[in-house]
Amino acid sequence: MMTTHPPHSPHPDVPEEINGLRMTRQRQEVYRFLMGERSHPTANEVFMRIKETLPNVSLATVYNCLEALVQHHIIRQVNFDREPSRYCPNLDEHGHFHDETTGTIHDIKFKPGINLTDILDLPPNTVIKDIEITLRGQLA
Amino acid sequence: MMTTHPPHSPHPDVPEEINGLRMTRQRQEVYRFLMGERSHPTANEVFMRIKETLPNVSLATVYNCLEALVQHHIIRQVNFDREPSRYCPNLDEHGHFHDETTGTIHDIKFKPGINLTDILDLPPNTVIKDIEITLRGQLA
DNA sequence: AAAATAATTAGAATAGTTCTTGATCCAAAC
DNA sequence: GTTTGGATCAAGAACTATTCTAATTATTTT
Repeated sequence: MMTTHPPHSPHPDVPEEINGLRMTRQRQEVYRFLMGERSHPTANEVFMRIKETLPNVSLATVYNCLEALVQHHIIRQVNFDREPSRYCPNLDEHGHFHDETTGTIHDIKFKPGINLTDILDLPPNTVIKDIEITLRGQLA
Repeated sequence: MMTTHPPHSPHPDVPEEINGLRMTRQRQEVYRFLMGERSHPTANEVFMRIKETLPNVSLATVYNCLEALVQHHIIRQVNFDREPSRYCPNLDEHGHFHDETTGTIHDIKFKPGINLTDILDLPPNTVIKDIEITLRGQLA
């Protein structure tokens, strides 16, 4: 049986707060859409999609939501060269492969037991806040 | 003793052609400046610097030169998130560390014997054209 | 030297993103 | 329940790095 929930929160499967970020209606829609996507959509793609259920949403709000979600470590922002930013719901440490023939992006896991900082020649006492690995090529 | 050289080529230490790219006066200045820099300058920083010796140079030309040098594998273009592109004369495979406190960028070598593709869980027969590793943090 | 090609310049155009402003919503205090 | 204050939102303007366009200049080829 379904429990009721406040009108601003039409998605019982999305909590009202994540990592200290209040999940407003718009943030919920952005979050919910991203969680079901493995295609690393751009802000504009998110915008066009959630407009279907939230016709009055603005692109600026989508940018605001994405930024809030990124800053609260709920999603990740991914950049390829100077292309539009893309957004990724996978929080595990991983890289991204950009397939030039199809234009698609695939998550790349590290082989088991690999610690990235083990292979980099870093000065001691370095505080690493973020690592980004991107590959470009073709999936034959 | 110094040998003479044509007026378009005031730098005997820069060849007239690199990797099949004709080194015009503007390209030479861009190239020469970059080779002496470890700071990964932006296009605008290159522009401001070579304007001192080539007062009529335009920013568009600097972009053209940088693009030509990149496409002929003479320099590398490096991107951090959506910040302005930076340019790097180091062609060895390496990563980049972006120090948040100073804003400076440092080349990061891999530990000896490390082959990056060995540690990534890639599908077989993948053609990799480019790998980019960027770290963000603080050099304590 | 003439013709063809490539490079350069200046400024306009583009595109993704951010900013501004005013309205609206929400939570907590009263 | 109202009020108050801060957060969020919408619409569109503004910003900025980069690319494009058109006209000029430089270089190479014929």
